[in-house]
Amino acid sequence: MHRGRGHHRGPGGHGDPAHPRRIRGFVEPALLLLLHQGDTHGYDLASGLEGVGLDQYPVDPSTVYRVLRRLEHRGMILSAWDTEGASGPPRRVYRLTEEGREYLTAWVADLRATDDMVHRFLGAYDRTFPAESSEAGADSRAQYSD
Amino acid sequence: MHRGRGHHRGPGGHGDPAHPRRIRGFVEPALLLLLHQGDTHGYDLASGLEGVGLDQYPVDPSTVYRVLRRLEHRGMILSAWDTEGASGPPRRVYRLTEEGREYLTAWVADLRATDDMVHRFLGAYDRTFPAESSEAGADSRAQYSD
DNA sequence: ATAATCTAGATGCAATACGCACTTAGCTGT
DNA sequence: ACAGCTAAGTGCGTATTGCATCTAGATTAT
Repeated sequence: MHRGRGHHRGPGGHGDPAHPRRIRGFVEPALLLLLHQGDTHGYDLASGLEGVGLDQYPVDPSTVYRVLRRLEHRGMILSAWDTEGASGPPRRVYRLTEEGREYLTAWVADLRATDDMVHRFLGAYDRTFPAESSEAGADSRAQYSD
Repeated sequence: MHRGRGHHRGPGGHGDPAHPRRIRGFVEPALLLLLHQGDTHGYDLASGLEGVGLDQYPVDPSTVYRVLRRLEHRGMILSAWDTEGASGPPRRVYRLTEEGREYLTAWVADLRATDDMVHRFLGAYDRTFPAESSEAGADSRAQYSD
């Protein structure tokens, strides 16, 4: 079990994103918030996600539909088919339940904690950035194969 | 199959959380930041996570080790076994590479965007909260089975 | 000395979260 | 008839994470 390896790929500039640097798990509260603002259907929610902060956070429609399903299954929202007032295929219109409203409240509390977390992170980064040169402190015995 | 998640309900509160209301994907940047502050081994990083904002965000050690592996595989960090200065089993000591430092920088930029996102979310929630009683407005055609 | 405990790293498995590709189906305009 | 838009959904693969469990060296207690 030796660490060898050391073959990093990529044409140097690590143009290879390899995965989105994005925090996940935000779709559910965002949908709850949109439904808190008023009843709508999934397609509209998928577009409306950009309005609650997910501007540079493109969410696939399939994700939206699936999260809505799950929320309904848990009793957080209710749905009904709207065939009358539409110009197009029938829409499934969603509405928050009382439980869903409470759940959103809990989400909001947890997101305030998340907000603190991100703030502390950024604060810690800003504080350690100036000390760029010599932070070898912990261990000078280990030999890296660079 | 049964995960022993705490499915209790608060007094008066009904509604089975069923999953953690937590934003995911934060472990990787947190570890990068800790390594930006100085070289260490995984066990120490696992504890140190609480210092960069993950106080109420308990991260399982296995997650830490796996994220470190992945980061090394991508060339963001390097590891070496430290058998000398330790009091205990050998430690795998990690160090940020230059690529890892750039990657952290990108993460920080994206987390500032995430910060904005969460702020807009909370702002939108606070703005819509006063209208708590009857916002059935959007669609009165649909009939929910309540 | 032997056993319990702490430190350190790791794997197997399951659940969740999500995107991409694709399908179905109704409506509209040419 | 056919293309294009709206709306909802499914199949499948990948990523992230937690829980349980394993290995093994070092320290402490019996």
